[in-house]
Amino acid sequence: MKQHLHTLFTRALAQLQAQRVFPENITVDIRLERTRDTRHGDFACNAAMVLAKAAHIRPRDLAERIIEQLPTNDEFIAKVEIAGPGFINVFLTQTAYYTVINDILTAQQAYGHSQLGAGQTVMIEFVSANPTGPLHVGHGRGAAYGAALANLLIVAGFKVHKEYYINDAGRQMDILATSVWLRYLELCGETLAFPLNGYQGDYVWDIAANLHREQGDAFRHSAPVVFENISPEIVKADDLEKLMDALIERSQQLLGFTAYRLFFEKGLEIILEDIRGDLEQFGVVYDEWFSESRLSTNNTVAKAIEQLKAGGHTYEQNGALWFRSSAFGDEKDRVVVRENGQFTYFASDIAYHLNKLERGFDHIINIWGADHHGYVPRVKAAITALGADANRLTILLVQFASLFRGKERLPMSTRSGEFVTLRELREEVGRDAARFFYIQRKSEQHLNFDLELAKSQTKDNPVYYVQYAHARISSVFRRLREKNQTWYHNQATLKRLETDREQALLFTLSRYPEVIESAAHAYEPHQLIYYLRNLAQDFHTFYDDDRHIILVDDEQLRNARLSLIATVQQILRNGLTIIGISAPEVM
RNA sequence: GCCCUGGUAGCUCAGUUGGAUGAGAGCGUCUCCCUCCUAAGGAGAAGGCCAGAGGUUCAAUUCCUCUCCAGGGCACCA
Repeated sequence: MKQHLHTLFTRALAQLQAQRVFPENITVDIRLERTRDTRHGDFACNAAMVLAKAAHIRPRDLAERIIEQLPTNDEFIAKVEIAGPGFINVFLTQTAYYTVINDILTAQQAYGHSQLGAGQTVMIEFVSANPTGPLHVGHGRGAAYGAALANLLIVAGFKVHKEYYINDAGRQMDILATSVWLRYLELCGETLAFPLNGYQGDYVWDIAANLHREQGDAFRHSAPVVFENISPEIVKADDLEKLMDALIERSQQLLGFTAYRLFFEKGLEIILEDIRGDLEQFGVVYDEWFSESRLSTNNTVAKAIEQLKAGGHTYEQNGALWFRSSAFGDEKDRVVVRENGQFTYFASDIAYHLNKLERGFDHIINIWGADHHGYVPRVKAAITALGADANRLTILLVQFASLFRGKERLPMSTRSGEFVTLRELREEVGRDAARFFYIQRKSEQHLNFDLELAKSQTKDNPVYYVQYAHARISSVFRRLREKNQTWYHNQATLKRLETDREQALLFTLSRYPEVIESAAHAYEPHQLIYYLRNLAQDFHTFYDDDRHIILVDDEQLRNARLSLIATVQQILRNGLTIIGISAPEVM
């Protein structure tokens, strides 16, 4: 509908431009907005006020000229009037609303799809947690948000590629492998001081136990030997990272390449399988799992750094190779090759982004935890230095989620292994509630996730509120069958929908395509959540109004109301599906 | 110190690509509503100097600057 009006206004203004009412070199960007007050009609256009200056005409007079150019016999426009400082208010006809019902019932699950994306490709990378432990509730938010955003973009006409980047090549993975080995040694009967900065979680024991079952004591070394060259002073000096590095080196030395890789791969494999299964059960699936190690295998990192070097964007200092990112807006330069010859994490990140660019996506979206925001300028700098347009990359930051049980805040600390996993969260509150709560808030807002509320089965809980509206409608249709009545849709009957409650529903329904476009454009699935709550509320209000029993004896009225609620149900289902929540028939 | 993100009703949060006499929702509080398709629901009331101060213009909660408050980030870690 909005689209339709937009076309009419564009045409009207083009005609005025042709008549030299205002200069031709002015770009006319028509903005049609929903009015806040129904007395101002359905849509308002402020073009007259915006263009008044350029046209040297008073806003209200210009509005007059614009209206003259609008068709007078459009079946969707009831009237057009000028108001306030020069707003052009458009009032829609009932036919316009009835058409919405027809359209929804015809298009069904495809209703609300838009051409905003025009087939452009988008790669969206999200979660990408290090495979060093199970996903926690913070990752859950990124997962829910990323998946919903991907669905939203698909519906808005983009071709979407969802990707998980597996950080399986860095030092963290070595820490994991070493942690597993140390636990394994303990299972062999060794007594040792497990490093405080190793991975403490129980899952490390599980992996070690798995290996111990398969391999027995084959890789046992005595604890004193393992810690032989590792001076206690290091620990005393509290330099835990140095201790860790020494232990990693020691385990590689004692185990040899093949055996070390066994521990490394086992940990990776088990954890990755856990993550993958966890996400799948959360309803989050990917098109591709992209492994970081693939980059080093293919020398992509080296090539990317070479490319920077060739472009003259690097220099050597203190034995390290630096990327001059400050020349592209970063606050300081960054090391890409360390003194010891190893690439930094940033270096492989540059390579990964180069790889993304080379795959030719029109848009690249990264969803990161807000704590990574400091990386945004350097990654964009790298893209620019590599000769690409940094605007192709959009980095969306998601704030962390704090868990509450009622008033009590639950502690979260990843390193110590003291955290609530996504799996535990799902088991406690269920997938639907988890996804709803995650997406309910704007992503850059801190999220307080109340487990009690998410579990409650009352109207306090917005998940149930929306789902219940859907189930209630199913229930009406079940009742219809029980009474051996049938429903057929006929637009002619819709004029029987004349109460305020019914009109309110028609109005809310008509906004759906606009909400989809707006939410997709702003990358804000929470807009859709708010809309669905709104629609559910309008429905419950309608449903509970005692004058509005749906299955009335009057066949025409009954069919009209059934058409109306069938439409509501379709939109609820479409919206819930985008967010990744089920639409139950019974509750 | 520098850089991000927020600061809207008692609580949790929408809204703002600047708009039209009174700024919205849910929860909580207070009043009501099941002989009726699920009350996992509905109707109504109270509740606000949109953190503060300046500026930009026809118009600012929305844009700019400064201040205050909260959270996060500032590694040859990932």
